[in-house]
Amino acid sequence: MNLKNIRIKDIAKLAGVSKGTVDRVLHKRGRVSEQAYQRVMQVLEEIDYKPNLIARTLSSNKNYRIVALLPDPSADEYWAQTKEGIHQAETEWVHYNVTIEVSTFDQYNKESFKEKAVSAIQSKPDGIITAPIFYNEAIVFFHALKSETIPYVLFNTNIPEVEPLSFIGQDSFHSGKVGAELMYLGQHEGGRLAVLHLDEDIHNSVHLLEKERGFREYFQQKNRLSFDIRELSLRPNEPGFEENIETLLTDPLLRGIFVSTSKGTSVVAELLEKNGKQKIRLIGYDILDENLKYLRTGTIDFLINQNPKRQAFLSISHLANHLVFKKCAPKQDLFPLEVITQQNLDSYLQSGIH
Amino acid sequence: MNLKNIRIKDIAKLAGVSKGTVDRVLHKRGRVSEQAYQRVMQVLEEIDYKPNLIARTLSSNKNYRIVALLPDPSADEYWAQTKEGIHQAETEWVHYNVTIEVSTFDQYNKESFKEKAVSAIQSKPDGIITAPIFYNEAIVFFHALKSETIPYVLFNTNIPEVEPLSFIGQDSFHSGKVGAELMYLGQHEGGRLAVLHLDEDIHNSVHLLEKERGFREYFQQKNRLSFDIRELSLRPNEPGFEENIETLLTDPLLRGIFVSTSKGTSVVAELLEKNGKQKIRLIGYDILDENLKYLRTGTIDFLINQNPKRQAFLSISHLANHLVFKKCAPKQDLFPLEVITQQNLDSYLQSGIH
DNA sequence: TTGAAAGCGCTAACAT
DNA sequence: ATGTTAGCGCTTTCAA
Repeated sequence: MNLKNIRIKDIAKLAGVSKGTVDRVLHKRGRVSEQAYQRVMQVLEEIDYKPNLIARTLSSNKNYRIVALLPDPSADEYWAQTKEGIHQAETEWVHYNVTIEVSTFDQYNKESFKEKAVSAIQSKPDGIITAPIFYNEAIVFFHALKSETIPYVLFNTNIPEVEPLSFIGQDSFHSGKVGAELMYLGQHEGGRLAVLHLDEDIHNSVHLLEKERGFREYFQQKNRLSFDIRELSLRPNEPGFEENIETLLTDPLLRGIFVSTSKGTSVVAELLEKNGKQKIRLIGYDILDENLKYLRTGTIDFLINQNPKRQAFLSISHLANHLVFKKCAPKQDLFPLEVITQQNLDSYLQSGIH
Repeated sequence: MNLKNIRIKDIAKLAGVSKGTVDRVLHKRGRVSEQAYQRVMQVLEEIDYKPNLIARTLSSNKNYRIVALLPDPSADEYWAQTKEGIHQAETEWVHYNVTIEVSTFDQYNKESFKEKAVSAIQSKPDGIITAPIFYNEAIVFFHALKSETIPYVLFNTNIPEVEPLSFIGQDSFHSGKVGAELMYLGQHEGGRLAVLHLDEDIHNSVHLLEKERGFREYFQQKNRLSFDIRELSLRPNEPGFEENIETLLTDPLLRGIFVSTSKGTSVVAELLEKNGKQKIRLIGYDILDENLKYLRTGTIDFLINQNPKRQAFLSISHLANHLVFKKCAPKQDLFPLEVITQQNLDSYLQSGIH
């Protein structure tokens, strides 16, 4: 109360120059004499100037446009949750003149991604967030963004080498280790375990393989070698898909299944129930309606929550903070690896974005 | 872009009055003729006016003072984390002229609480957040706050009947159920289980008893009656405390211990190690340094994360949003019941407040 | 009861 | 290169 914040006006007075000059120094706009520059800098070093961000945003009256490029959420609950997070972020940032355009592509079609990526760039947004599920195509995209100096934030899938402003999501390797830990819990006699990748395009999805690597690493590290770990990569729409899994289930030594994708988890659960094999431990990903059904019946034992909603929410927040307030975003914002069980599920469902 | 937000100026023009009149109507300040009032209201009903909050805070230039009343954090890691959350919130809200005064009391001394509570009220803050660990004293305090119309937010411990602006924290009953679930995991043969309340003043702490109720409920609901559940309430500073617990440990049927407090968890872990009883399952609360030590050695099997930092952070946020932006806070913000294991621990340590 | 006007702190256009 | 000034949208004071 007694010591009010220092304003540009005050700095100007202290340095014996005008507000305009101080502003030019602060924003490195040039057109300032060496002498004036020094005088202002000296004052700035002595005091701790903190610009009033409220005044700045009101005054500058800039609009920021962010494009969010993600898989079509209309038929996919995981990406629908992502979209929710984006909308929630939008309502918070609308006050700061941040608008968000959601652009969606077909998650099974690389061409569709490329197409939307191109138009995203052409619309010259102030920033982009995206889930780069197609590795090769994404690389090209980010290269273009970099040369246009459009900042981009990645979520869900990390591609460190493209040096995004920020990556938001989980560490897939450790995620796999958590899966393994939950698999081992109270089940120590050994046997066979299966890692299932149920996706269209496994080899383009590094993070699924990372989960598997983490899963295996856990058992190796702990020298729990009485477990034999099999890997199976299947496309859920392929003919013979169900038979393939059912063959796996006939193995009397099979103790557990770790599914690396959220949609795949309930597919396997259904087959377990159909074949009366609920006792085989099943661990998968995410709070999707289908998964919850089987978590509640006990066929799914644990879910690891990737929290797509929060991923999207924070992606927008970090980017908007960067644009509006010039705050530097963290290189990575790695989420906790949340374990969902029958008993704590409801507490997750009722809690908002945190 | 083409359709800019409607300003007070625009409303004034549409209604054929001045900005001042519109403002008086919007804020119900009176001093407006019936005629002018009607004209403004009519315009307001037709359009969707959303005040520019940025302009409002810049203009009104109000200062808000929040008092945070909590147990002394200097010798207690749990409350230290709480304080951290408050500071983090402070840096976010300082832009909106929100200042926070932390007032601490002795968590083992009700008089100390009463004293600090009185001076908090006397300082006439714009709002208060507190962890009401002394039930009876808190009731009196909130009654006084209500009559002074000072809004208050509760965290950590809920007292629904005092009707706070908001409660932030966990549902203790379900928290106990999660504890029970983790206790039962892969340990189905039955035996003896102990619920330990290691606190100074158990009967003033409803939420500890709620945890126990949840814990018991789980086993009853599931008809897992082969478990015999004992309850033990002890003060850690009392003579004979260790002996009491060590007697408990000699029971050959003892399968697990559920500790309802965060500090108590590591105390029990130490005794388990000392007596070579690490195989007894131990479940407790919170990511405190001492607890982590034993989680890493495996003596503590699971921790349930109450997230004191986030509790404090959100308490401030909800209250500040209420004061600054007139946003209505949720009656309750119940946190997810996070399960911490050896493998997901690091992911929790490295992630910030979300 | 009403309107006009100053000002919150900062930005940016405009003279000089 | 520098200082002055007119806003951003809202609040609040003051005169009418």
